[in-house]
Amino acid sequence: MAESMRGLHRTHRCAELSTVNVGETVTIMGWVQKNRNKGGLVFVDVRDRSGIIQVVFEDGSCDADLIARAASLRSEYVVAIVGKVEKRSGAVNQNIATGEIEVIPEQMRILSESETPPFPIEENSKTKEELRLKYRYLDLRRPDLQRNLMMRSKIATLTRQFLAEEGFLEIETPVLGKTTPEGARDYLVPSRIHQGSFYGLPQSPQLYKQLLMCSGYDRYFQIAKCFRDEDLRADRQPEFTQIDMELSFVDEEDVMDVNERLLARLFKEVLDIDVQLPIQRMTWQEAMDRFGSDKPDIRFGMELVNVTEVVRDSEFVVFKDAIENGGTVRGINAKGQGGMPRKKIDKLVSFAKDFGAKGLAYIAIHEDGAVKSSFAKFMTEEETNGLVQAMGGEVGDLLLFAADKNKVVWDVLGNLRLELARQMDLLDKNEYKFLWITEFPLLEWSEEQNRYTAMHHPFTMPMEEDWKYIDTDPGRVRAKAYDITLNGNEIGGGSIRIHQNDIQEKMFEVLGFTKEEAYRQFSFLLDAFKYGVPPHAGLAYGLDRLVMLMAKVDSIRDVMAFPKVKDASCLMTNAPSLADDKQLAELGLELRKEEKSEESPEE
RNA sequence: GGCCCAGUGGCUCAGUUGGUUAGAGCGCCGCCCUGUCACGGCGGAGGUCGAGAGUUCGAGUCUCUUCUGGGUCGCCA
Repeated sequence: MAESMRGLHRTHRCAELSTVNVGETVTIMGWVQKNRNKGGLVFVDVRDRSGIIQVVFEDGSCDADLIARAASLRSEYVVAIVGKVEKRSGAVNQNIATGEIEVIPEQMRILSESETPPFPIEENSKTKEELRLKYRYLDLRRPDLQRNLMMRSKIATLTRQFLAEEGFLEIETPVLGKTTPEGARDYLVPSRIHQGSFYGLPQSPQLYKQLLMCSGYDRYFQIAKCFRDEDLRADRQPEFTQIDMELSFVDEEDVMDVNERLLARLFKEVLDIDVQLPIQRMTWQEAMDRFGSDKPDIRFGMELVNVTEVVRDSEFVVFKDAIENGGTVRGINAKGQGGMPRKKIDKLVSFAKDFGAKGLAYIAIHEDGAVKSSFAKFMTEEETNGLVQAMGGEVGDLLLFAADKNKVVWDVLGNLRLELARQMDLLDKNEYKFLWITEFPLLEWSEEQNRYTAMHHPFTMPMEEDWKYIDTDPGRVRAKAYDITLNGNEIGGGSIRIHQNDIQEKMFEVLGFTKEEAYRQFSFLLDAFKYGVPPHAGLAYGLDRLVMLMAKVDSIRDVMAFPKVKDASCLMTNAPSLADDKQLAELGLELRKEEKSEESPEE
């Protein structure tokens, strides 16, 4: 039977107690982690978000009834204990923070009983995620998740403090907004009052924050919920959180500077890691050429080498075709992997094919000096030797080559490089390598839409020196955009924004918008630009990804309280759910017949 | 939408070439135990092997379909 906590006040969290408190009478409240009954001598571990403390029920210090009630405690009962902190008379437990002390109880109340939980509440759970997410409220009791969410809270608090010190204002922007056609699919919310019309949930507060700059707030930030109706991944959820900021009267240097200092503060305060400033910078072109990625992991080398010139005269048809079609041949050197068994190499080949490669050529240099190549018979010995030399190939190395259009070659080798690093165990989660990527292309050709699309977004400022190519060679125009990457993850991105109406209108034109369409979608922004708009720029972090990396976990689900599963549903609440007919009627909505629930009788 | 992986007591897993009554550890229940902390000892309960169909004398095991979850490609300005 649950008892009242009336008259009791918690004085400490369990693991806040230490030898300093010895002799004090304290009141703790928490969950029963473990009950060890030695037969009259009962040890109870009590847990709260701070950790664990041992409570000892012993004949002599406790009456028989109290000991009997302690013996009846089961896992996850919620108890309140008033007792005296003492140094342990028995052995010290080195494994827990409170291992030198224990609480000798004077009274205990059972505040809530518990059924046996469906899985153990313990660190490093091996329980399937499916079950953990169904009982997320129990999963969240586990110490590792509690640590992650506490770290997340600390990061948010430090961010607010830092940005406030830097003169930023925290301003909220609407969640019910206008749906926008560019970019990710929007979540739509039907309007009851305007039947047939829909709000769009924001993919980011982009336009609002630019308008705040127009309004003179000069430095804005927000820890903002964002929504994208796209498929999920380990690092992608349909709703996620950005640390979003925008600044007026600044250039790239100003934005990068304040953000470098923010990151340095976070890593120092949270992980006690000193981030060396300034953070290294690399242009997009260099990143692609050296790493085949616009978010290179620079914790290890294995850089791409362009060997197009070395093999230009080769008769190997794969290389020849690629070069004739305007592509390149590039390779990576997997040091010490020359002895890789054929089966494993075949797996790498099929891995490469997943990223669009038609194949993967390789040269393995065995320990005895023998060179085994998948394409040696199409090459002269000099050509093969030249290739090995160009790659810095030594005994024991495995050289892998891709030949295709640049985009494919980069994608294949960039991903292969990461896969090999995983296999070779080169990725240390305790090492943090930041890198700015700059000078992104402004536009990207979309085969699907048969037009250019904005690589970043349509409000990104082009680089002045490239603007002259906007009509003749739009793909050549670079943008004043920058991403901040960490260990091969994009953790944030931003740009200088267009603040001139003529450039903005030209951008829409290049993107295939008519002036009318542009005004229909973005009239508020284009109109605002008529009334005096400051030069401005900004940046937004994916908070979930940042916390994921700082917490050294592999999924953003482990740093979010209530994440959704792969099909964007919630296993705990069963959202999304069907709307009833009354709700639909109020919204003026009707489902297509074939999509109605299966209970409806067939005609 | 494509590809790959997984699903066996509450949890994590094993289960050989298709062959008797499907096992283990942890947890749970009962009894015992005064310094445990991965407590210990003895005993016990608990399974339509995700679901459906098929092949077979016989299916946890083979085939097909399907459901659930994970990873990934497409997608994600």
